[in-house]
Amino acid sequence: MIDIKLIRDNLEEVKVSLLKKGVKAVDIEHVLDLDKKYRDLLRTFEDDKAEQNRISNGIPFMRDNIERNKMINEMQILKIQIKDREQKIAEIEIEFKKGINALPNIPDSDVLVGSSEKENRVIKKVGEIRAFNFKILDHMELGENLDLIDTTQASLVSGARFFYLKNEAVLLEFGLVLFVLEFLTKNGFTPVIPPVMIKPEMYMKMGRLLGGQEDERYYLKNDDMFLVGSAEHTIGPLHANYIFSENDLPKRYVGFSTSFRREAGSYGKDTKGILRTHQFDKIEMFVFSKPEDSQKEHQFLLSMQEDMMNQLDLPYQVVEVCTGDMGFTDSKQYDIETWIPSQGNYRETHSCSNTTDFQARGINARYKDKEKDKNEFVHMLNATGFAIGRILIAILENNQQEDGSVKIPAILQKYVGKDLILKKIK
RNA sequence: GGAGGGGUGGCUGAGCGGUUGAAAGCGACAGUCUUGAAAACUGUUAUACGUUUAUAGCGUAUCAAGAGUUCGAAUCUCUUCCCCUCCGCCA
Repeated sequence: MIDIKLIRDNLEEVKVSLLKKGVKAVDIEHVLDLDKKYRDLLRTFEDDKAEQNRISNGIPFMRDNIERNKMINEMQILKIQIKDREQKIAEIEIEFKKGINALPNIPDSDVLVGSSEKENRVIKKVGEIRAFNFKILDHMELGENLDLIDTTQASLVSGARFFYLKNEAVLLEFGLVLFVLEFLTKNGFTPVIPPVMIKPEMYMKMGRLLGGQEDERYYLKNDDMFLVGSAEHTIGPLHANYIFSENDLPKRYVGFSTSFRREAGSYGKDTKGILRTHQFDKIEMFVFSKPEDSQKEHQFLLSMQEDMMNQLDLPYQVVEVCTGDMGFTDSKQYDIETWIPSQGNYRETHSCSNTTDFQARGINARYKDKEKDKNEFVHMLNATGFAIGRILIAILENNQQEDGSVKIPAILQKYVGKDLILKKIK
């Protein structure tokens, strides 16, 4: 949630900033207008309450019964007025919250302005794209030949966009997980496995049910719960209603969870294989930091991602995401795109976001600022460790050999072995 | 799923429908004493919102959350959530 004070004090700046994310000025003015109405009403309501408290407190000391009854009668009238005003306030508050919740986070001033992903900027290319001197296979052909991936049976069991991982693919997944856990714990991250279901109220506070994101969520009607779309969604609330002490920050987590996505609106897109699925496992980095450190932490998370990519020896590019393509909760976002040989293209495998205080305000995650002697909102950042499915694709395709086998990155060999050998050809 | 018992400040734990944001203890912080530390003693010790130059003052709210009864609710009623115990089921 955006800080309403920011809109009150810097309306024009906020308008300019949010316009970059496609928000209309009237929607911001509407929120400000509701805020004004709310505060005006609140003042009269609180004055009434003060009056009520004052007189009520005097009643027990009033010995004269006639006077006493008179006071009570007056209070009965005031009571009705208070109730009436309270109801009006509640109505406006609901409308106000609806309005302010619909506003995305303010993009950092140095973020590239654009309206779609076309305007994102590649800021870095790393690793050499291999020139294959044989006809390459895509990850599904490899996955089937090596008996690693089965989507046919999965579609019978669960429908489109589901898959079975088998044999070395499973070792690869857990090898990746262990590799990341080992690497990141050495770098000060605390491992965590969060719940994969979340209550609507908390999901809302994390800013993940708004701006169209709700269409992407699985909802369990009988239990009024959502399935998470990322470990991020439940790692954040690990510190909901929490006050960090200053020297606990930055607090870094590495989490593992299954992620569930409806992929609504992507019918017909990436239908082959496991690039875009309803269920996949993912390792996620998450940081709570002091506001003044969040940009540094953002760069740090990106450096962790790159470091791990380099250890896997996969070619990738770092993309600065423009305002029009950024996440709802993000003030700044990078993506890492990994080279997918069968597509002759880089595809998004990672994201790395600084949500500043946007989510922290929602879940009420603060820290005690010693100097100011005040509780301030922390900044929260999230970044992909590895999305297993997509990185599996990259490993298989980039490391394929002419004989149909696949070389395993050195760092993962202790978990998987050196090569994946051809098992069958369809 | 069935039957019970509970949710009060950082923690433990009092609390009669009436100036109770809330006793007491612990912890934490500051000070006195001490070469230093401990002990002892003294003091401070929630948060949010509104108003405001103000982390002053004032007002409002907060005893799990929401509604209700009442002139007045931590205290009475209802609903929800959470925790605990026993039974059942279960990885």
